Amino acid sequence: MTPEPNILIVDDEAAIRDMIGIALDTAGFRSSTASTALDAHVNIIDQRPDLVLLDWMLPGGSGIELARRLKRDELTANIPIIMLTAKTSEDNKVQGLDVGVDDYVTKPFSPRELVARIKAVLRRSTGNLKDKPIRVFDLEMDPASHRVMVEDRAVEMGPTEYRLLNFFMTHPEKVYSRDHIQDQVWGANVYLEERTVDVHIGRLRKALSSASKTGINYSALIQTVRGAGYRFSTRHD
Amino acid sequence: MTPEPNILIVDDEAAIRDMIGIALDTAGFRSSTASTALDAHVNIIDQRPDLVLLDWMLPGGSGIELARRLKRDELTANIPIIMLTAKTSEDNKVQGLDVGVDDYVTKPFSPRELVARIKAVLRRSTGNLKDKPIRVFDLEMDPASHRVMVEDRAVEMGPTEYRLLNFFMTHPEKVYSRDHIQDQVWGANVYLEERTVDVHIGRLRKALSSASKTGINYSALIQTVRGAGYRFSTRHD
DNA sequence: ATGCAATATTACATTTTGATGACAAATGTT
DNA sequence: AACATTTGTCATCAAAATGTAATATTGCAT
Repeated sequence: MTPEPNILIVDDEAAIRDMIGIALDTAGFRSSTASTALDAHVNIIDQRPDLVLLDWMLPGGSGIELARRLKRDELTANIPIIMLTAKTSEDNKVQGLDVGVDDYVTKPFSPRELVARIKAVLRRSTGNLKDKPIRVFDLEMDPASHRVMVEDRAVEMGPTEYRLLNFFMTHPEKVYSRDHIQDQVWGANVYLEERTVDVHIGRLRKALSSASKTGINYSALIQTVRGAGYRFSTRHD
Repeated sequence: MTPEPNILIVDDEAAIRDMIGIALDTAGFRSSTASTALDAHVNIIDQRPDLVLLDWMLPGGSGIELARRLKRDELTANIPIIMLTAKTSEDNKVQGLDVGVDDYVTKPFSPRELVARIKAVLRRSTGNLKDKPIRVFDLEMDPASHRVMVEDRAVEMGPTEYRLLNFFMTHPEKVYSRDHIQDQVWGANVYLEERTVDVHIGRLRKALSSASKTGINYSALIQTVRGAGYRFSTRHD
């Protein structure tokens, strides 16, 4: 749900942490770091990252321990873990490290490979959340098929209008300022003219109002609240 | 799917890996190898072999661990596993059956026996699910004969387009991002240009649209969802 | 009604995105 | 080996989407 997934990098070498951090940054992820298993554990409990990159060669072999602990604990068990392993020393210690991590990347690795694997794992783990269709009268939004239907006929709209409507339908009956809408629909770190929201509201309304055959105007669901923002509501103003 | 099934051999002894590899080769299988549970797991995630030959006695007892995990994870649960066990101990079999392993072969074994068992397991596992034809209007996909028919005439397409169509027809009415499609059709962690998916979509559409005599354009079933991916759907956009 | 501020609408330049043909490398076939 | 097929990438074109500024309209207090 969060625009940018947050990834925790756990490695005792600062150089590697930095390198990975940069790679993730350019790939559009947020990241935080930890250099010890203890730090990592605290961070995971506090921040609940979307994924953990875990060096298994942490001093004291605690990387593997941490992985095991995380997977055992109900609270953290479904946070995906990707292990960073050194290819060289796999003989003796590697055994029994089969603790339920989601993927492995062997050092040295290319940033591209790392990012690709992170995306794959995230896709696997978050893709399972089944989005249920939301329906208001004869206006239906189905996230699975990525479709908006009015009276069972598809409604054409651009991606931004889709996200906008999705936000409204999942947050009905409340006013939101233009700022807030920007945060939710465009992402927190994007700056736009305030009026841009108006334009997209307009586009969404147009799409909705030209969709009904029965004369119901679904664009009326998106209400302007003068001086405050907009509201999606089934009740009249 | 693939003409020759791909089989992963997991054993820590190189001699055994080679021996089995040769046996499978002459029997017409493709094979790859791994010497540790870790390697094996990576390989399975990436390559999705059609079957795994797994040595029970991997150092550290991680063979059985790996099997358990593979069967627990939804993504890998239906990849058949044949365990290679050194002893004819009843304990092992009982424990392994628990895990959901598909068959056992006890060392020493003859190549002929091994191949026979592999074929049996493959027959069982592929015969169950995949063989039922899927039909949408006059577009029919028959996995058994590995053929696509439109109005009872065969449609020509490359293997990739076949897999692509197969994925779509088994996952209708949902959007999939290009990344997701790559995972499903090419295998996870294969790095391709995003646009490559577009090209194959194009090829598939072309194959489908030039197939109908009755004027129905089956390529319309594959819908572009701007900013999101593609969707196979019988409903209009 | 009037003026003003807030919102709606329009038009447009720019950027993104997707479709498609061409091509070369890889692969399979004869 | 010669040939055909399949594959992935790229360049190019067309279409769609986007953000902004200019202009029009609306709602509201007076």
